[in-house]
Amino acid sequence: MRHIVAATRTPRDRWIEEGLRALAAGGPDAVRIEVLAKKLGVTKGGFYGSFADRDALLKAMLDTWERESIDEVLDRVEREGGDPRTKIQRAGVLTFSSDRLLPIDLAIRDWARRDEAVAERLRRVDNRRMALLRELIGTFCSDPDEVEARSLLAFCLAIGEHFLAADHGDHTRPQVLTRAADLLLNRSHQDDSH
Amino acid sequence: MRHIVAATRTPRDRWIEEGLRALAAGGPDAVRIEVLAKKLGVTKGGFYGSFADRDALLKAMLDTWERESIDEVLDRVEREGGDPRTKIQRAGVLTFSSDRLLPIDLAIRDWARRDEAVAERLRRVDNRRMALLRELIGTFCSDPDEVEARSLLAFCLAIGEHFLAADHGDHTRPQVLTRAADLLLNRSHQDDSH
DNA sequence: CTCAGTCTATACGGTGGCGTATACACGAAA
DNA sequence: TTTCGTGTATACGCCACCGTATAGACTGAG
Repeated sequence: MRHIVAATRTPRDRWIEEGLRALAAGGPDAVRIEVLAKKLGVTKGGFYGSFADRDALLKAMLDTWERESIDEVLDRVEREGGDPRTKIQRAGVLTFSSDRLLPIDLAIRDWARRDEAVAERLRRVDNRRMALLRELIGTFCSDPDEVEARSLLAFCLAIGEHFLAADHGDHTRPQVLTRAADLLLNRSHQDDSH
Repeated sequence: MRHIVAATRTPRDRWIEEGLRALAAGGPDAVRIEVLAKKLGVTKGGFYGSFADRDALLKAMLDTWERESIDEVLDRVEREGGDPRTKIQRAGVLTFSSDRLLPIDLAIRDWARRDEAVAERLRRVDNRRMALLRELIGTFCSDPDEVEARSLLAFCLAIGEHFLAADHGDHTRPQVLTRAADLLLNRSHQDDSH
């Protein structure tokens, strides 16, 4: 009984990928099967071969995101090594500067406020990220309560920054962010104006 | 020509109020006229007497939110006076602990990422909040760059906290938040464990 | 009471999306 | 070449929602 044939023109992964793109751009409500199909240059006919229904796609999307945004980021941070402060910076860059992962991450955060199952996944992801922050910040800060506070601050800065619309007068956002990071990481600072 | 009669059973405000409730609970996509009507115990018949279309309702909702979340909060903070650190705390409480305003605020932040007009309104609101933070933090921190950084951190903490799912081991979230606020506000701290 | 003005209920057509059913296209195995 | 499994296109019924049209109900003025 060997009849495995007919190369799938549009395998699961393509649907998931396009679904994540839609999620990033318009939130979970924007993940419409027929819209994805059109973007893939296909009708929805084949979709129901790979997925039971729309909900199964959403679950698969979350699986993919969870894996990509944790395992891969943590692996790379560990593999590339370096100074603790450098590692924090790199984890932040890997997670929140990637044009791919960042918007997905933000969309999922909002989604989690309304869907307990999504919140559960987000908790897993955030806990691992916080663990990394704790470990790294612990290398230069001894009070565990303060480590926890600084970790939360760092995480909130990385996330909240993207939900904030305020301007900063003379400064640019990156300038202010750098200065804020310096505060959190206990980096010294000399006034560089005059 | 005086014929103003027939007391509106469901005036604009009721629609706006219910619309904001829906926005808070499910994002802008959840603001469905027929759903609001059902919640108001009415059919959508009268809606189009008060609003041209769904978009007009969304605009009106944003108007209401902008007014409530800025003018009223800032007024109260100014009116009730007190120590700068107390004022910051109170502004935070008024804005982000109100079961009414907080979820609306968060929903609008996510919405703003996808809609430039909403982003513009949010910018107005956030700029005024940042101005308050700057002013208050400036009373105990002289370096303007650092004031800006601390203000951003405080704001990101207040917002980001609600988008974060992480646990804190032995601590509760409020405990960690308090400690983080102490760091930002330069409050001294003595280790109260053992 | 009558009338006009306003709000509301109901019915309608249109659109977009879901999930199913069915028929076609294609490629490896026999 | 035939056959069978797989993936795809198309068509369908269904539902939710939008915005419009229309007719009834209520209310204060005359």
